Amino acid sequence: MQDKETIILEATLKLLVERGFYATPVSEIARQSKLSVGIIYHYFENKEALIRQLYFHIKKRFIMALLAGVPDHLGGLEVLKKVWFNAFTYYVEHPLDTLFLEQYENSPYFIFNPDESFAPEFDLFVSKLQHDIENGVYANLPLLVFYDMTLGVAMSLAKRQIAKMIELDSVALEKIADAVYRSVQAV
Amino acid sequence: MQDKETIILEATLKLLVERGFYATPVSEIARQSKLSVGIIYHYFENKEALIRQLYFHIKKRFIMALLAGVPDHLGGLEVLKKVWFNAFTYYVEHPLDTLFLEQYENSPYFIFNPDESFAPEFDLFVSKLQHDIENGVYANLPLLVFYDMTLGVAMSLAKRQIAKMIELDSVALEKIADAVYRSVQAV
Amino acid sequence: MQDKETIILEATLKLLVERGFYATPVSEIARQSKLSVGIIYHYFENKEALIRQLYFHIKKRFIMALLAGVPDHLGGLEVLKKVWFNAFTYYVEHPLDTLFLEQYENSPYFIFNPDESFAPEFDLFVSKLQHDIENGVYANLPLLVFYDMTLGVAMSLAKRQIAKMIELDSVALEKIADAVYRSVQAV
Amino acid sequence: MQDKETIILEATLKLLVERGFYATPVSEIARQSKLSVGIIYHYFENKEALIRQLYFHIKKRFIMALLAGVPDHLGGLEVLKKVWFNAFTYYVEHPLDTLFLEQYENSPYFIFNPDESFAPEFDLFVSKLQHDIENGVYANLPLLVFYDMTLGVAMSLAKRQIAKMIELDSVALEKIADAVYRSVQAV
DNA sequence: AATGAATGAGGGTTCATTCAT
DNA sequence: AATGAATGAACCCTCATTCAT
Repeated sequence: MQDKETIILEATLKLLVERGFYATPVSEIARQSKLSVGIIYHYFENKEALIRQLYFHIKKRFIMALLAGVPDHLGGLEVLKKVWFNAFTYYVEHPLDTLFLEQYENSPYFIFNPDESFAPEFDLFVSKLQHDIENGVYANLPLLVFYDMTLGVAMSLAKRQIAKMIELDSVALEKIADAVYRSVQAV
Repeated sequence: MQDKETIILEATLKLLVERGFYATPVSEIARQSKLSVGIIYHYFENKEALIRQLYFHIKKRFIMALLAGVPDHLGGLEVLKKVWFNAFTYYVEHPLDTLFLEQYENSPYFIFNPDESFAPEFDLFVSKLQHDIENGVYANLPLLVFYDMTLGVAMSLAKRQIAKMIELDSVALEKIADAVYRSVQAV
Repeated sequence: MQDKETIILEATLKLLVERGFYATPVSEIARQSKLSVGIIYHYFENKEALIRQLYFHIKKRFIMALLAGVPDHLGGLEVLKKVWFNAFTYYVEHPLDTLFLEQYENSPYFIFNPDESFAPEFDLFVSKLQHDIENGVYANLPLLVFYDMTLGVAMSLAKRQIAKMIELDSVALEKIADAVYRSVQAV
Repeated sequence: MQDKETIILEATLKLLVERGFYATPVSEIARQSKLSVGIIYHYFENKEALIRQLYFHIKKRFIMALLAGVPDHLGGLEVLKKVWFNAFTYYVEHPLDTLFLEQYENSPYFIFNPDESFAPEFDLFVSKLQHDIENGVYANLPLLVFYDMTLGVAMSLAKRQIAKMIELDSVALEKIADAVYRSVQAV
């Protein structure tokens, strides 16, 4: 059996994605997780803190998944494309995580903190990329712009696929990945 | 004096973006719009309907702005880039609209309806684009993928700029627009 | 066309019987009577006064109907039975009136006022009856008891018939009228 | 200490009879029962359900009281008169119950359900009576007519006595009971 | 005389949070 | 650690009444 904290977080995730913050009472989280209301307040300060912790939990899980199978000597376009596939794959295989991240990061409660670190491995990856950009390996674009033009597109497409609005096979994905990374090549 | 319906919609927009659906009581909308609670219910069925109507109002406003200054004989890459700039400009000049659209379309209440039309002019523009894609003028990608790789990026970047995370001047924008449309060229 | 006051009263009657005081807003009375809210407040002080006036209107209408076709030289069992039939007939032919009277007289707002006169003819009828009782023509019972044992039964039966719980033909009614007046005969 | 459900029901009964459904907010029921609003909604689905349950509670209590002290081998006029006295006595000793029952059963929310059983003992009593009527022991009248001519009168008289409009001693009651049951004798 | 938009107090109901057990 | 009954502030919404037109 999983530990209670995780059970609560997963129950919360499911309900938040289905109904939203507004329509998810703590009592419903208790019912969904088959625990009592009291025990939720034992593990989490309050509803807001619970959701904040859920966000960090999922964001970290996602960030870790990005680097799976990426060789240690990071760098090069092939690595970026591997990460891009990792991202897309994670998103479509974890629809609840994806939808929650989008919901949360677009809510007014969310304040982006650029200094926040979710995993040191990833920070390293990002600084290598930053370095490459500065050295003319890629187009000279702010990192966030680079992100929106590549991984950001993966997220958007994954949301479409989750919603069954599109259905991308590996050939199509390959084509898209090529295209987005072509767009950030140095010119 | 503007008509009351508009006053209410604008007050709602401001509060929703600042605080979110949950933290925006109807009483607060009344205070913000200097009207009574009762009159809000005179013009709108209920809070949910009010927000739904706000969404249509803003979505339409945005869609109309996309085609501003675009010549009638639609088509060609220059037109697409003009629309891209229109989108970005609208977004950064209407941050409330932008943030609200993102919040709303990422909420669980929102259900995407592909058949919904916001402006016939825009439908025409889209079908021309669709036609061009099918005839090999652009890369053979589903329309939604095309969208996410182009206008979707404009929205993402605009959100960053609104949050003052980046600051793109016209040169940078030009470069980015070129890049995203390069990525959807036929190969 | 009827005068507006009457139109309002009839609309109110219908709605009160269907929905009750609680679920009958003045705006609904306006809609039902195809008049404006304002004009209702022109003719009636407020909602409570409107309903009170409705009560007097209907109560009087009913009292008048009781004596219809009763010879002037009142008295005698035949007259009582005639009144009894009049009552029953009025009730079943005016179900809204009947249901409203019951609803109103059983509500906590209603205070019975024994001195109130709805029609002088009826007061005369009652005092003759009172006189007969005191002189041993009928059983020596308080007038209200006499009423409950006779006309009160007519009202109860009429309510049953309105609700289609029973269906009394003239033979059955004759039998019942005989029975109730037999029960108040002097012994 | 009584259980909270009963406390709430009794508080509701008192207020409903004094003020009516309309003028009895749930907050007032909470104050009267010295409990919070929330706990009322813990025990009862909503205000309507609370009142419906109150009705069943009281109706059952009354029905049970009708048969108190009635020998098991039911039947015969003496039994009917015993029940009649039980009814009258219950009514005058429980004025709140009486007034509530009348208010509720005359409200538009109330729908009479002939198949509803409040106590199996009472159903038995009724079917015996029905049987007697069919076998000519009493006048051949529909059961509901029989009821209105006997127990119905008890209720009416009790209401008068509660309102202090009349004051019946045991001699008077005996006379009235005799009279009403005389009226339903076989002829 | 007539309209119906406008007000805002007040009602039903929910739910985050606490705490006795 | 664990429960869930209990609290009451705060929400959405209704509606009697007014009043400018």
